[in-house]
Amino acid sequence: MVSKYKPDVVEAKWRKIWTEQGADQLDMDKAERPFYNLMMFPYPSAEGLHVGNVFAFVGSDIQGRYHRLLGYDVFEPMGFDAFGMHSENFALKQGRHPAEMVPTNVERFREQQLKKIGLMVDWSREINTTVPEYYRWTQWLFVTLYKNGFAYKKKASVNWCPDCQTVLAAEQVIDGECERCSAQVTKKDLEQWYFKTTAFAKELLEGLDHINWSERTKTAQRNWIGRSQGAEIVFRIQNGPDFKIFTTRPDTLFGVTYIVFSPEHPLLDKITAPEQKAALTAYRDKTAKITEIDRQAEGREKTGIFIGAYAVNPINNETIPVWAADYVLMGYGTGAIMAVPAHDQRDFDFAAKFNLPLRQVISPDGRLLEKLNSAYTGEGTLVNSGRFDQLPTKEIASREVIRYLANQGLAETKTNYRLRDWCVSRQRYWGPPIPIIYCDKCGIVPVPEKDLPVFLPFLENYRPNGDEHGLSPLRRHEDFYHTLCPDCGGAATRETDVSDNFLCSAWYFYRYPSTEFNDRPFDVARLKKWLPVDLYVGGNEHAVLHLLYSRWLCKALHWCGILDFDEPYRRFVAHGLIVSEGAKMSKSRGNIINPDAYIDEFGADAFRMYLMFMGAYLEGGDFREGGVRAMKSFLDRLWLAILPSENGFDSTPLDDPETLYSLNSTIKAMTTDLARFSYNTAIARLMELVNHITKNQIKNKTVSEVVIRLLAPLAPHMAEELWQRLGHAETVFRGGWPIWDEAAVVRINVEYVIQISGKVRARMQLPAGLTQAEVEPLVFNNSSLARWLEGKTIVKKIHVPDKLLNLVVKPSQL
RNA sequence: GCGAGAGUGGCGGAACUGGUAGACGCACCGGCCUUAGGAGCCGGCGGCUGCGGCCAUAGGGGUUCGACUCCCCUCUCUCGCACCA
Repeated sequence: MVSKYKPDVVEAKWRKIWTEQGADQLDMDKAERPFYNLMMFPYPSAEGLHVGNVFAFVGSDIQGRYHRLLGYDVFEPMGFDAFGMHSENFALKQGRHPAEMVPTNVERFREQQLKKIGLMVDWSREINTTVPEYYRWTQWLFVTLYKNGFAYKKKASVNWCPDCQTVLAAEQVIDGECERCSAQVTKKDLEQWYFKTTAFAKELLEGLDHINWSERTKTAQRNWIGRSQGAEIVFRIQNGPDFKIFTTRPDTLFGVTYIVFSPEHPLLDKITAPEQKAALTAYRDKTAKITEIDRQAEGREKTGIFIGAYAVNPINNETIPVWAADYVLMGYGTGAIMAVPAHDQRDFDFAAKFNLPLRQVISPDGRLLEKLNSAYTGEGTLVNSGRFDQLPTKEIASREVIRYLANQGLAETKTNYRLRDWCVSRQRYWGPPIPIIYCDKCGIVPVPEKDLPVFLPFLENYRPNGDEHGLSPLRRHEDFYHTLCPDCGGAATRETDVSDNFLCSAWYFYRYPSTEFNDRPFDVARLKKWLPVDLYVGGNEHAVLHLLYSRWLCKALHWCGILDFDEPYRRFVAHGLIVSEGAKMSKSRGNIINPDAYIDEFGADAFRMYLMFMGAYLEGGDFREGGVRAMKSFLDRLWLAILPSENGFDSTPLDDPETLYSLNSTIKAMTTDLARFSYNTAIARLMELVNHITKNQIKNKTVSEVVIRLLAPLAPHMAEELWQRLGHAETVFRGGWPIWDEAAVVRINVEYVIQISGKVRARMQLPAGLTQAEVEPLVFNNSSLARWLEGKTIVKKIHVPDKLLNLVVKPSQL
């Protein structure tokens, strides 16, 4: 009797062999066909590996293994993104210290979970962002960016999470809430470190046109970068200074009936009439207190105050009132707008509320409307616009208006981006200290490279300060805080903020190929050989976080001459999201899937394959309780079908055309499917082949060896075991991906569909490869068609070779 | 509101450049085997039917010999952005 498939035994055996033989390690310098297969490294939460992580990793690992079968030297590294608020917040909740908790979690992730899912990870190159050997280089990057002018410190209105007690970058505020803890984010005026992400706004946007990325990820980045084309126009305060506004509609300049400044705009201090100063201060206080959520929820209801000043419109010298209102944002454009209520809905709403006049200057038909019920934002020609009347909007009229004013130095075309600079300071403990020293004499002094890393000191109490001035826990550590100036040797103090965790993850993939070098962040030769990353698989939730930051960093380092490429990932594939029984997984629903239990019961291979089978990988899937069991029983059947019987394999040559067809068409189809990440259909095809083999009781060594190699990327442990049992001494991953015989993919007999005027009326088994002239007589001899054709005139015949013949009958006879 | 994607049996989902709609699997229903089975094997499985067929891919139009696929309109859902001038 042939033995049964025992996943626990088989998987443990191969885990051991792979480890002992270093099967997944490779010589980084000797690799001939390097393929860098990257997956997003996890943060080692105490809850353990989530089924979503497994889904992501397995989908990536299949590509790695498939490429290895294709003959590539695949580098598939793994690490731990263990600095940051996700780890620190969890430690706080557990009442533990992150320095103690993180190593424990990492150990468990690696040994108990990651190693059990059959990833071909080279563990000799593991990364942990919290160890000094790593964060030393994170700090080096900070210093390098600073020295090249990409890091600066400024006081500005920042996003503040009152629960995490730290500032956040714009990207980390999701619908007005903190990305980590979902608390409502407020604004604070604080001095913070920023990276100049906006310096590469144009490159970040245009680079998207040249990289092979999931379209939805590119779209998300395009939206976030938010390019808009317009002009800056100079207005003047009556008896006061000039100021600029940004507009995308210069063609509506004659329709301006008032001006709005953002409440935070510094010019307001100079131009506000004395009697309105108190009102302005009150309004500023009110708007500063408002949370982002309230500000958005308030959406419809506009607020603002008249500041008692007037401005002059440069196009017609009209005098118009100046207001301050929080629907104008300081961080975009110039922080001031020209309001055209007739043609902008926001201005229309504001004007309606405060009884400000409208003037229509665009008309779809050249006539003026009696009354506008809402802003007209469509196309038309200019009216009420003096010498510009009758010009068509928007391009032509805008161009003419800009040209006219530009001659007087009062306008210029301008492209604005929505993207903001990246605020990287965090008033927290668990991160790499920002390597900056403040000296009274020398000012801001970056820590010299030889003094790196700036060690994160152990703080027994690492809780955030709860300090409204945004002071960090490290400020409480006097020995850390007080230091000497590296330049003059005088007394100085350290920066006590740590940097955003997203800086750690913005460069980790450069480090993997160079982990053995401790005198440099990455080795130039290794970079040259292995980067940019060939394939990156990950979740789309990082579209405007990690994926944007790491693209920016790559461009900055390229600019500095450190990297000779300016896009980090050749290809990025965004996988889908897993739901459970049709609902989003969440703690409150109690429907979180724990991968461990399934792996223990059915084996990692069955679990891997079920995850890949339950839906389209790029769209996500629905985890159903019974699915893993069904996959296990498929593997049981495959095991029996593939192994020889007691009598061994058949010695007769394989010549059954149906079997040859089935075998070769499966290889061909699976090859296409894997390349397209269409794992569910690849598995379906493998099932069809195995069904065919079982049904026809085929015991053929060639067939078995093909099936095993097709199975290998999906179920690596089982494939290794079967391969060995068939007498191979070497790993199946050196067996090569099977190649199909195109001649065998052609069927000998095909089923023809016979249509009468497009309706299926008969099906016929016919030899493949017939011409229309050969098919027709056979079809007309088919008696079952007679009743459909009797007395009818055929006006047209359409023949699709090997597929169908459509006889079109005169329409009047139908 | 802007941008992207999607809507197919009881369910998850197939269908490449227009050419057999429902592959593969789950659930369910029969049958075999069994003391028993949450095991295994065989078969059935979109709806209606006068058993000739007819109707079915969110809804409505259109192009075509032929449409899940292409075009137009409407509806619904998911995701991203959103008082960004």
